[in-house]
This record gives sequence, C-alpha cells and structure tokens, in this order.
Amino acid sequence: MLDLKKEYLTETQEEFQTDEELIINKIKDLITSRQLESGDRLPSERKLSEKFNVSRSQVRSAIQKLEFYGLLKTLPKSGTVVSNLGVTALNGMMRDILKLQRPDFKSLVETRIMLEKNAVWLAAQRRSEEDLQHIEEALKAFESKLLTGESAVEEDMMFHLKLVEAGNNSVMHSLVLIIVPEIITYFMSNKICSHVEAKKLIKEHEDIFNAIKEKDPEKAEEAIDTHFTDLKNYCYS
Amino acid sequence: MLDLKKEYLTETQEEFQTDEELIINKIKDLITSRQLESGDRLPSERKLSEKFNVSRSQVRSAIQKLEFYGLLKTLPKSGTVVSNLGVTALNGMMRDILKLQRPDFKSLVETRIMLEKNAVWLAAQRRSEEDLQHIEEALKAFESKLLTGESAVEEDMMFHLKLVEAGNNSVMHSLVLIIVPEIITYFMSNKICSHVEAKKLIKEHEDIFNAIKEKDPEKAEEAIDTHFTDLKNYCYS
DNA sequence: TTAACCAGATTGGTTGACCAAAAGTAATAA
DNA sequence: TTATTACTTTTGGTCAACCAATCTGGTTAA
Repeated sequence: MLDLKKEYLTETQEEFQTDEELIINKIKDLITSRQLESGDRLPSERKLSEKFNVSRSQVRSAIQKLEFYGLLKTLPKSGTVVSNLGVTALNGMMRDILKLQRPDFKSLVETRIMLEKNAVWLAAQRRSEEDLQHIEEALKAFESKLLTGESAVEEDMMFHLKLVEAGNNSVMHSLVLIIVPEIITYFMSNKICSHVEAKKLIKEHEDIFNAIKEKDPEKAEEAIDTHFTDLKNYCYS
Repeated sequence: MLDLKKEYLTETQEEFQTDEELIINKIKDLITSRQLESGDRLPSERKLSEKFNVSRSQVRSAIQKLEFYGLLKTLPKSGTVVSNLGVTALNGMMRDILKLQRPDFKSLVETRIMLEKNAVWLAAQRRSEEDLQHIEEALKAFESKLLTGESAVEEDMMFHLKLVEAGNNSVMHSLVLIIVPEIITYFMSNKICSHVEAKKLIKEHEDIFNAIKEKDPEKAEEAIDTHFTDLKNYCYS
C-alpha cells in the first residue's frame, strides 16, 4: 500500500542527465538564450545534429519531446518553429491526458467551482489596476456579444480567465486554463445550452467584477457562487 | 486579446483522426479491450506493425507518445509493458511540465492548501468505511515511522493522498497527486526541514482523521488549516 | 537433480539513404 | 519593373537494414 510513493521520490531526484535529456536541454537553451521569439524557426534537424555532434534521429526525438510539451511546433517539410511558451505548453498535453482519462464531469465542475471561488477571493485582495481593466474589457466584450443574440462562450471563458489571472497565482491559473475548456467542450458536444436570459448572466458577471473592484473577497466569492448556481444544479440533478 | 480562446475551441473539436492518432487509438484499444493489466507486455513493435499493416516506425512513434502519457513503459531491448494507468498517467508528464515552467513556490503551496482544504471538506461528507480504514493505516504508518526518529516524508504524503482520495473527486485527486510531490522535492532539495516535534505532527494528523471519522466538514477543514500553519508561515515570511 | 552455460531467436534502438513537399532562386515574359 | 515560371536546394517524414542487449530453451557438467 505504501509502494506508490517510492516512485515519486526516487524519480524526481534523478539529477543525472541522460543523453537525450542533455540534447533536450541544449535545444531548450537555444530557445531561451538567443532571443528565439515565438514563431522563429529552429535550425534544421541536420544542422542541429551536426552542431551537437549527435545523430539526426536523436535530435529528432528530442524535438518530438519538446513538441509534446508545446514548446515547439514542427511543420512537415518546412521547419520547426518556436510556439508560445508558458501556459500553452501546459495546455495541449493536459487536454490530451484528460481525453485519455475521461474524468467524470461532476468532478470536473466541482473542481472548477472550487478553483474559481478561491481565485476570485485572491483576486479581490490582489488585483492591480491593470487586472481590473482586463476584467472590464472582457466583461464588455461578453456583454456586447451576448446582446447581439449570439453565443458568447468564448467571451465568457475569457472573462473567467481574467478573473483568475487577477488572483496572481500561477498554478491556479494553469489549472483553470486546463479545466475550463474541458468543461466548455463537454457542454458544446452534449448540446447543453443554458437558457438563462442574457440580462441575468450579465448582471452576475457585473456583480463579480464590482466585488473585485471594491476589494471585497467575501462578496466576490458569494457573487461567483451565485453565478455557478445553474451549473451546480445541472450537475447534481 | 481575445485571440487565445480561438485555439482552445478549434483545436478541441478536431474530430478527424490523423493516421498516427488512429494507430494510437488502436493500441489504446488493445490495452482497454483485452484485459492487459498493469505490467503485462505489449506485443513487439514488429508484430504490431504487421497487425496494423503499417510500418514499424509508425508503431514506434505511437508507442513513444503513449509512453509520454505514462500509459506504457518501454524497457530497452526487452519489451514494452503497460504501466499503471489512470493517475500515474497524469503524473510523469505534469512533473516535467512543472519542471519546465518553474512555478513560484508560493503559488504552489497556496494551491496545495486550497486543494486539500476542499478535498478534506468533501472527504468528511463522503468518506466510506474503506476510505477511513486507508486513512487510518496511513496515519499509523506515519506515526510509527516518525517515532523511530526517522524522516517520514513519504508516509506524510501518503496520508495526505488518502485524505484526498476519500474526497471522491477524481480531478482534485489528480491535481494533488501532481502538486504535492513537487512541493516535497522542493523542500528536500532546499534542505528545509521543519523542526516541529513529532508529537505535535501526529496530534494534527489525528485531529484531521477524527474530524473525517465524525463526518464534520468544518472541523476537518479547521484541523487541516492548523496543520498547514507552519507551511503558510514559511511561505509568507 | 540441479546449476551453469551456450547458441539462436527476439527485443527495442540506431543508422543512412531515399521521398515528396515546401522554400528559395534565377530566368523569362509581359 | 513586375509577375510568372521552371529549376534547385532544403526541409521533415519514412523506411529497411543492421546493432547490441536480452530472453529463451535446451544441453552439459557437477
């Protein structure tokens, strides 16, 4: 029963570098040291293999790994480019994992609500003026899209993301970034469209925004809890 | 500013299957359909390539991807085996991602505390008798190890994992499984050893256990909050 | 009976040559 | 000068052959 833990601890403290990890790091260095911006092209596989004095297949393998992490994007027959680092790196793969795992929807929603409640609490305490501005922008984008009668899922998600960003906790931000799209696609693929009227939704978003603006954590948490009422009802019914 | 979301939504609804994804799914089916338990050996790459009527390199590539997800473990010159699916799948890669991202420690701890507080809350409501038993076992293992004077980080972690498992939320479980080892290795590599006396630690663990046993969410949350006091102090000092 | 050993089959890993698509380049026509 | 075309080079992708480690089964010697 206590056999799992061994893995974690031993694996994590592997300080030695295998050949492959070494190559991966070299390429990673190439990206970080030189200002290889997002979109720039990586030297060709053949050039790299020559530069590192290793075979091309090893370089290839390393590139594939980095592509997995979302750090690189390789275009067939054309070249390999540096893609947006950071959050996006987390994202692509996690979605694939969730795809493999098919976690139950209830857990997903429950976790999302928990994450956002906490993030909003933090946001109410920590938000900068810039954060506030971002949230307001997202809020307005959401409003205007919704009032045209169109679906505004994307704008809705963006609003929530900006809330979490204001919480100033990188880990929570990453986690929300992983979970929320998963929920949205679930809703879309199952044709679950909430028939809540637009005005009510907008009011709820505004309440959250105002609470954060006033730096009132309790109020903010309460507001987002109200906002999630429908979602909760759907899950537990 | 609203350009990020596009990615999520378009990418996720790619329903077509590339050749490679098709092979990946075939192998995945092999694992799920037949009862290929954890530890069983996969047919050799050559056999698979013949079976699927594709070249060996394609099978190889697919296997590498699945290995990345933690579903397979390939032993050089020996064979490819099915490794623990589920949670472990999430784990290996996420650790690598965190390694790439190097999230700030404060965010990490903050998130862990949030996750565990909520999980414990749920555990107090949902725990089965079996859960309770697992927690108690982990608790006793922790006690006995600690009373010998040895370090009991692993047992400590196991106790917390069992708490979260009792919460019966697969997503939270996965997230804790990702974050906690990260924190522990940080502590170990930075030689941060808490000099709290053993008896106090044990008392705190027992309090949490009892609260869950009594199915008292508030008490459980309070108990784990107390337990995290030292950790919080370290982070915010 | 048991243990050590050896040869052949099987394994994943590696390599270098080749492929078609894309990008680059120079010549040509308007 | 500009746009188009045709050709060359470079790119990542693919494949079949080969390599060394490993496993397997039977044989042999104690």
